[in-house]
Amino acid sequence: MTIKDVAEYAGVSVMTVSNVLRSRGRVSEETRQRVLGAVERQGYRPNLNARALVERRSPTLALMLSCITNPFYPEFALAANLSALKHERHLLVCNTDHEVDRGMSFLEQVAGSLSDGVLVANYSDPPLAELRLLQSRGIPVAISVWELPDEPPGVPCVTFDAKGAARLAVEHLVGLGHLRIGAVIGSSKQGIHRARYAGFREAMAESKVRCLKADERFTGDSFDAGYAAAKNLLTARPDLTAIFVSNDLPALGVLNAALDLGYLIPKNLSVVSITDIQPARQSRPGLTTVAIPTAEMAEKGIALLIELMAGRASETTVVQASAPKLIIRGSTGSAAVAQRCT
Amino acid sequence: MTIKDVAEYAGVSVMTVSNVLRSRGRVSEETRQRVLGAVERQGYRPNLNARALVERRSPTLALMLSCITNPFYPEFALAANLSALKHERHLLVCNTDHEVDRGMSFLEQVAGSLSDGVLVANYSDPPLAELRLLQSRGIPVAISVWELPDEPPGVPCVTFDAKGAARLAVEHLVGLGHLRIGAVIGSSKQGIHRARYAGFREAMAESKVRCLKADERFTGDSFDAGYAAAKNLLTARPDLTAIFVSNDLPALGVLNAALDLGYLIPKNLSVVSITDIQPARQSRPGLTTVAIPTAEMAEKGIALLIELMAGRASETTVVQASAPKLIIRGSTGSAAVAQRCT
DNA sequence: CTGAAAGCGCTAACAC
DNA sequence: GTGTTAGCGCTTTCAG
Repeated sequence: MTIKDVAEYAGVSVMTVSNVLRSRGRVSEETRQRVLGAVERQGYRPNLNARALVERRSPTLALMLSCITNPFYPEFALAANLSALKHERHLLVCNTDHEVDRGMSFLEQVAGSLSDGVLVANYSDPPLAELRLLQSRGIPVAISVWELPDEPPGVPCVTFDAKGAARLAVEHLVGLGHLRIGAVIGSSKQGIHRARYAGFREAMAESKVRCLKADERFTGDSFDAGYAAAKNLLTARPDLTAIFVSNDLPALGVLNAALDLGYLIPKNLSVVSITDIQPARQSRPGLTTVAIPTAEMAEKGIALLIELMAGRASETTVVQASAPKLIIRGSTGSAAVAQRCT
Repeated sequence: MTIKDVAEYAGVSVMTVSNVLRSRGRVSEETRQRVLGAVERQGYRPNLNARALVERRSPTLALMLSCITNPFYPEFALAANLSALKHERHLLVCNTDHEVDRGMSFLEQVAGSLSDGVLVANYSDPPLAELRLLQSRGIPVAISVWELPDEPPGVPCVTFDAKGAARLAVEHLVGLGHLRIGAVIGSSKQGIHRARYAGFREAMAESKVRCLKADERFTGDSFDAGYAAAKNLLTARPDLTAIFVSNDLPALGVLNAALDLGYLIPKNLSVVSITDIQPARQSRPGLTTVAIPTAEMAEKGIALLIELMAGRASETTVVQASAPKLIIRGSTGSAAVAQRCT
């Protein structure tokens, strides 16, 4: 079933069918109806591959992310999908699962071919060299959730103030009177959470609160990693009254570890983190966290890709997302009565 | 940059380049290397749209689901993506967000055109009529996570024993000595969880445990819906010692509602459900649940699509997934000491 | 082992 | 308003 069949069936030329289907050119209402009727009766659907080939424009965009089961990504993907739909694009999703090769081969095959452009939402290290290469070939590429506004990646990106988010979290703890604050960072010191860590250090220094290197743990960006790191940290430093965690997912692990160790939260220990994923409000107690504009960054990432294709954005474009906001739930409280429950 | 450019650069015909790139035909090692060198130096990537057009075969499959932020779906999508990759296919994801129209327009546009086939993982009602229509046009279509092995949908599907899963859950409660068991169902009585509900009723009837209609609540398949339903149920029936929930997500809401009402779990109330999504083991207490073979169903769904395209499966193919398994965590306990904590 | 011709299904550009 | 021609980038077919 091709456009030619429909044209013959309707007694018109293929061009007329094409025009009717895309609302282009001028077609009399009568032939329009005849064509539409033929399309309907034959159950004709245009071949989007053929259309993409001749239009040099694919109806899809690609989204690359590192771990779809991390609740942050579904929330991001939801908004990205919605935004793509607004621009009449479908979304090809590649879950790299932290495997660099998978991301690479996806980019090589899909970018600029099956999909017009690629949005990389890699929390963990994006393959910058490859992205710049694609870009140099004229393929629209953008990064969303870029955490280092001062270090642009050489690829257009959407950033947010990760350092400021961490500062908000720490200031909240300090405001509650906490004096012995530990940190669980969901990456290596130089890893993806380095801006959040920097914000933590800055705010701690300014507040004059004691902050020993021994009170810090660097680990992975997962529930289990946070759980293990917190057990280790709290065992070594039972005098801590609060823990800053760089991300919600490990923070939920921290919460559970503390409860397993017999802490009452927030009575004996406060926990604060960054992101505000859905599970943060479903835990017990609810997780106090600094919300980042996830949906906004997804939408702006897609929009950036569209702008790029229209020539209205360049390699150095940096889109700033809204400021993070503190969301106070049950996991933080006054330091006054903080003490280990034994 | 087209295959023609590369051919000229390498001093061969386009056909030789095509053959080298796809490891087809016979090409001498020397020309092969020359072609590969040219491809490398020019940074050439084949246009997959053009290839798809002439091969009448797209390198993508489509996955349709209803709510990507429901943790079940990312887990499903992860496995589906992996399975698709094994078959050298990329995955186009459509999140219908429970909007029927969005699913429809996705199917109409993408199925059989951008993607060769469609896997529908709609927990909630799949658009069966539309799927059958596509199927009748020769487009491979399959449903995964079909819950009614006895009522095949007229489209090839992957099923699991939902009724048996519910029975396992109830038998677990009965085995613990519970006599007053309530139910929170994450759909309407005739909705998507009807097989689970039927299993609940059957097992209850066999066990001779008291089961009043007043002890049942039908609600939505979300955390909040489960929370609200449980508050309502427990307020009306404070004598219940256990609740069967048809799905983990609302069960987590039930857990929270009970805790908010002052119940100790599992001391005063046991909660059991079905699925075993990741958050089930991260809650406090951990959620006792009947695990269903999510990843297996995703993999088999994709495999079914592939079989369909190869003509090795038909409209009536029903693939049975492994049996559900009870996973005992902290949310269920002996009924002996069950009583309301006031 | 390599190449030339034909055409996948569609649309841009231009005729009528 | 509508039709004709050319060709998107690639692979299939078949000739050398």
